[in-house]
Amino acid sequence: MTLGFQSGPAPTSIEIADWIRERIRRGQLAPEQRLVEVDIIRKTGGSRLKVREAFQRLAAEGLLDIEPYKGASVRSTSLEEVRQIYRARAALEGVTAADFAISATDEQREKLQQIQAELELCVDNREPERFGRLNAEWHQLLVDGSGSKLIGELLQRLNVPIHRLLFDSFYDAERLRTANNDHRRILKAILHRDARAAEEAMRAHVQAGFKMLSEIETAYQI
Amino acid sequence: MTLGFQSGPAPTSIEIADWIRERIRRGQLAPEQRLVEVDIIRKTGGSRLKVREAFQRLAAEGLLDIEPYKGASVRSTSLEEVRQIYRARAALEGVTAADFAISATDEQREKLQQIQAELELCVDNREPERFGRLNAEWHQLLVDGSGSKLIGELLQRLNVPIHRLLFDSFYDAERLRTANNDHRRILKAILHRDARAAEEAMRAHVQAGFKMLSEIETAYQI
DNA sequence: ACAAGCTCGATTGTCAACAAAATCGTCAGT
DNA sequence: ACTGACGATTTTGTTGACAATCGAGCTTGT
Repeated sequence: MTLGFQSGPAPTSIEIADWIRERIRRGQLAPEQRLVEVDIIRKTGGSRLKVREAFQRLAAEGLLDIEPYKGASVRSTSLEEVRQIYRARAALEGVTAADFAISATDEQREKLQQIQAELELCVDNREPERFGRLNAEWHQLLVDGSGSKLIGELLQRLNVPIHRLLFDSFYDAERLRTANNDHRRILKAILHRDARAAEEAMRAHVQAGFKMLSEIETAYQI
Repeated sequence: MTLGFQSGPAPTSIEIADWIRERIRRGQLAPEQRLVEVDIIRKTGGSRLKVREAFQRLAAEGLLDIEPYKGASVRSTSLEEVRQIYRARAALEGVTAADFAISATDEQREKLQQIQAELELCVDNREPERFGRLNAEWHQLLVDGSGSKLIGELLQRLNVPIHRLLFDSFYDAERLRTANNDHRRILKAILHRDARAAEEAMRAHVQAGFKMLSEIETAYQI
């Protein structure tokens, strides 16, 4: 229970940072929650120095706040910030879709169709968790086929604070259906190698995602 | 000479990171160059711990490489990476221009015209340094008026590795003229509140910047 | 009951000494 | 000369102890 690692080699600051980031992504570390050094040390097996280095890295990523003599705490994201994240995502995922349409390999196109088919099943069978996983795979595949590792990393960063919200939204059946319609439209444009249409469709998809999210969020007062 | 700070309060890790980042931006710290802890300590007045924290932050930003028992060194950016930076910039600056066209205040529009006028003078009078500064101001103003602090920060990060290259390119008179033509076209779209046209023009502008850059770069074998 | 002040444990910040590794120069041996 | 091993120096990594600060709970006086 005490360790997320296999009690073997002492974890590096990067591994510790990954461990914390994953917890934040999953919502196991709530916004405003303080991260006590000793706790992290106990749970990861890292030294104090490494934990502090991990805090620095995560603070640089904008995931943590560090206050003098108060330590690190999970930074909360306002609705306005979520909006800005979605604006950036729309731009970056847009060009990703466009680039994929042009430069993806045939295998990647086929794989995309395959995932799409599985997504359809999830919608019919009401499997939100599976849909969430496949959806992440779908977006990741686009990044891989687009040929920009940098944009992939940027998107991954942008996704951390909204991952949980996104996942929750998949429990709404209507949302799943509209998301899937978007996917179909994007896929179609990609298969036609129509970069412009793919980009436009992807942007609309992301924007729609934010609209849906902001409605949920205001309902839940978060 | 020994300190970049006013010998008063001991600098924080963030201040030290800013100091190093600025040096990298200016090219005073070359790619692959090693950063020796003691040097930074001497030059900034920070403690060893703070310097190491600064290294962690910059490594998280992708600006430094840290190798065990070798310390930190400036990460070099390949031409392919520069391409990806420009692709991301095109996407983000594109939406920035579009958002500015819609939501900027009248003062901001006016200020943009003013800077534009000064830029024109620089082109005529062959003042590359001044052009560079004004150009940065111009882009910053767009970010401010677009209402996305997040995208502004992303762009700032993306700009660090290419800042020097960009600056160099302004010593080419022809480049200045074409860049200025782009600016005029973007400005015109913005004043017409035509977000779509502004975005398209901005994208073309950024892409053109990369094309120019890659020509120079291959010429100089960097 | 309540508020101000205080004390003490918990937590973070800092420093200096020490350990580990890499780097550089030196010096034989060919 | 060149090569390779050796050793001294430099540089980085790690640890532990100590200082500074915060915050919760207690005390005390009204």
